[in-house]
Amino acid sequence: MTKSHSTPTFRPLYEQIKILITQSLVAGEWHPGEAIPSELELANRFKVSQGTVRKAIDELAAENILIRRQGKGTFVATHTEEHTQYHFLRMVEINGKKEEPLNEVLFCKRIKADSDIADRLELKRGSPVVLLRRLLKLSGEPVILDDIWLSATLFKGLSETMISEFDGTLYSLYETRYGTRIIRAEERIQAIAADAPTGELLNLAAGTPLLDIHRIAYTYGDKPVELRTSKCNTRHHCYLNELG
Amino acid sequence: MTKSHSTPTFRPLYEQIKILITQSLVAGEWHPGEAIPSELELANRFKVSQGTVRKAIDELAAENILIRRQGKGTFVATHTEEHTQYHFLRMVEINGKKEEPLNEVLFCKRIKADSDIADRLELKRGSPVVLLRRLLKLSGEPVILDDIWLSATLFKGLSETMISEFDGTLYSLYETRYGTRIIRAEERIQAIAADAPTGELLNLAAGTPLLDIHRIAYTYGDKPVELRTSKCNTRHHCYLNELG
DNA sequence: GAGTGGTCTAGACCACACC
DNA sequence: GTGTGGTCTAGACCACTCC
Repeated sequence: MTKSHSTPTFRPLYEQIKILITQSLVAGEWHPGEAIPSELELANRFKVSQGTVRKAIDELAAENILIRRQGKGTFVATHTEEHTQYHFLRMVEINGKKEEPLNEVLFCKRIKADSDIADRLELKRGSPVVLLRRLLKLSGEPVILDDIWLSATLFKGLSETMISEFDGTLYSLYETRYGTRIIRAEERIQAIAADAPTGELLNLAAGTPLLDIHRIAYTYGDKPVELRTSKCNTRHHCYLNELG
Repeated sequence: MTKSHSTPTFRPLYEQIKILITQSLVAGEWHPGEAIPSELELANRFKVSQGTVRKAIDELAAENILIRRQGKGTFVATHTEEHTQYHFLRMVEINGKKEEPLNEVLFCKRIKADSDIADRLELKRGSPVVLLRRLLKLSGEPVILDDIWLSATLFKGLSETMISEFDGTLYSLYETRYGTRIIRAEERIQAIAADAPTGELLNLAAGTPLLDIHRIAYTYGDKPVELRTSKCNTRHHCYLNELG
């Protein structure tokens, strides 16, 4: 590790360390849920002080990419654990309580990406994609209807039975079965009226106002890997958001 | 500053410094937009090392309470500046562009808090509150209808003309006129159908689906100071949210 | 040049988990 | 006890801003 201090394009050392650590994550050197080497080991490997490694890890922890546990080590974040598993689920009961969702897959089929889907997933037009439709039930009531698009190349062999038999969230499946960890997402929300088929699936009259959420989810390096539209019944639930 | 290391209730020094700095902010020792003393000065004042002050300020900066500017100093964050002024406005054009909103106050009157409003604002039932209704126009079109509740004691003398004559956002007015800085907020979003009067104000047919957003906004120390419901037309705009 | 925040280091010691 | 992350310190030097 060479310091680039006082060069024209100044990059702090700890940012370079961040990049190196991220590269190891992308390369799969450490898998979700596993411990990465201790700060001292990484400091030796990269030939920097512990404090510099520390700052790099601090930032990755702030981005929910790593998780620090005092006395135990630093771990690759995962959607599998209790605490983080519904990190991306914003729909809660109106009183604010998070409910364990029940997942029902309606279908899972292969299609060709139209230009819009291809653009957003950064694929070539006509590339094979998986289109997955599912219903999420909260407190026994169908609340969220999801349509999900994924690259069929990246998620080879994804099927209805595979999802149904998997114990955990979809993002947990992505990372355990395909090594793709979702680290952030962007959502655009609008209000729409339920059309007849959507109303039927959500057990609502056609015309009922729904939240229509368009999500793009990204893995390491801001690579988009999942497209999703969610239609949400807000009769007994709401989208909860913290602004800081 | 005494170290509480090795006491049964362990609190890191930098957290104590954070609290002291926050107290000075609440007390109005430094006003929004002003510089606070340098790290070295604060270190001397609190009898700790610069590094400890640094960590405290780092966290306050991460919470958007302070703003660091290399070579210039550390400043109290404000809603007045270009960069931060629409920090809490999530409605954007569908393509993602933030539009400068145009503010039209419909009324501003004194009422008594019912038990619900009083609870949420942590006031006594029947306390005087200001109810403010306004319309926000984005790209010339009425998009957001806000009803806003504030303690009339805290925001004494708030009036329609005062708001109309003020050059800046509402949160900027709160902090420059009343010394109350909003630091975070919580929003709950549902989809509803426009009723007739709302439809008229937003220039829509009754029954059109709208976003219905309930916001509670907090100042230092998690004290709720503003209640707000927004009805949003999502014909050409959407609520944009980053999940991390 | 002086003053500010930003980076990096080295070392001491504390808190926590596991054995 | 050993090893891990967490805190605190002191000091050197860099980058940026303003004079």
